[in-house]
Amino acid sequence: MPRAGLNSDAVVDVALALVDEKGPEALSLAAVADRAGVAAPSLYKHIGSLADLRDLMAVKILHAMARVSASAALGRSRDDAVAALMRAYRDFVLAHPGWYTLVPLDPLRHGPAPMAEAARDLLEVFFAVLRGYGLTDAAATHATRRVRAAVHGFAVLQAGGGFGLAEDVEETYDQLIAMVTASLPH
Amino acid sequence: MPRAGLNSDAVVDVALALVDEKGPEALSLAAVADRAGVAAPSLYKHIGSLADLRDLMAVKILHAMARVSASAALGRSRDDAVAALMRAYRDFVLAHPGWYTLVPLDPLRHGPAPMAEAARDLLEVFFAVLRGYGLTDAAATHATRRVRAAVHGFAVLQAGGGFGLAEDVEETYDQLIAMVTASLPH
DNA sequence: GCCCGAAAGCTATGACAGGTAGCCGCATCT
DNA sequence: AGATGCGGCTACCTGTCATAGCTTTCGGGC
Repeated sequence: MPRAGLNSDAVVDVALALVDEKGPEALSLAAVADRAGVAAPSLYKHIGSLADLRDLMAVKILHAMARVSASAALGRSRDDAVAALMRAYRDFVLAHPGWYTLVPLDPLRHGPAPMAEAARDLLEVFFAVLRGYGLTDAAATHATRRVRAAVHGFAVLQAGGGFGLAEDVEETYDQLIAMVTASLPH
Repeated sequence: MPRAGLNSDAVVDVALALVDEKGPEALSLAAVADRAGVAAPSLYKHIGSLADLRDLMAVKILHAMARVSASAALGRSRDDAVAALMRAYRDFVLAHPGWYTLVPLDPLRHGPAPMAEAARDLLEVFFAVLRGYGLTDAAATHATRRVRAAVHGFAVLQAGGGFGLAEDVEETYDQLIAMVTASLPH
């Protein structure tokens, strides 16, 4: 039995690929082990539990989202930046719908320190964009929540097939972005 | 062994109460059977499977949401009606966060006929409220999606503890409602 | 008032999940 | 070359959904 040469990070990557392909329901230690070419109990040499694995996956996903969002907003400001951020965020969810469901809704208070850190990175992108409007403190928090609620709601619904009617979904998203930017100072 | 006098509806009610109390993770046939005072396999005399039970629960939940939403909008129009609808919807989610997670995001195409019917009832409330703005056809669909995305996103995030910062969440929701109504014709 | 069938309960069993215990062998470092 | 520890394994536990097949209760027709 040659060694598989696994480590914690590799296990997380295998699990992420699995969820990307077969959806979050298919995430089981047995499936991850199988895909990694290893017996299920062997995974416990690298992760603490299935819940732990989920947390590690969420951290990686949050980092990816922060990276994508930040690079989308980079070099833009105000309405342009908000639109780019909202599109990048939504597109990420659509590209990896399974991943997104693994991210807890309350990553700031939810998990271990790395989770909170990754979530703060993403949150910081939202705050940075809103600073372009002169928003700080409470106003920035309220505005961030508005943006997040809109983009999260839309992305989840679209990814879940929730927009069943025939009208163009992209047109709706353009309108949603306009709705959000109109609520920001001008 | 005296009979428990169960039927499909009673099983669904037991399951709903269970989820309301212990959360959606606690929903298992064993737990439902226990709470109903019956052995687990006996449930199969009333429901087809756990997935079936979930569907039946979702239908009941959608009906309750349609009822609550319709009665909130009743006797109001335009911005008043939208605000009332959004508050009623969000309050329902907060009152029964476990229930809401059982409702599929695509109930119209997802399930058996009763599910689609219940979803249509709820959707119709949104459309009816928007008719007060003279919105029909495509414009009404886009507007409904904007409202739904905003309220769904906010409700899910709030119920999930996603608004961790100190600022008043009710204030944010007021702003979200204003953001939505501002996007409707005036 | 009885009987018989349908409905509703049960026990037993199987397949599969996460998780634990404890053994073994590969690989590296001295 | 040998000792050591890490990464893999098999075997087994509990809890889950689900099925098969038996038994008992209930209610309607005679």
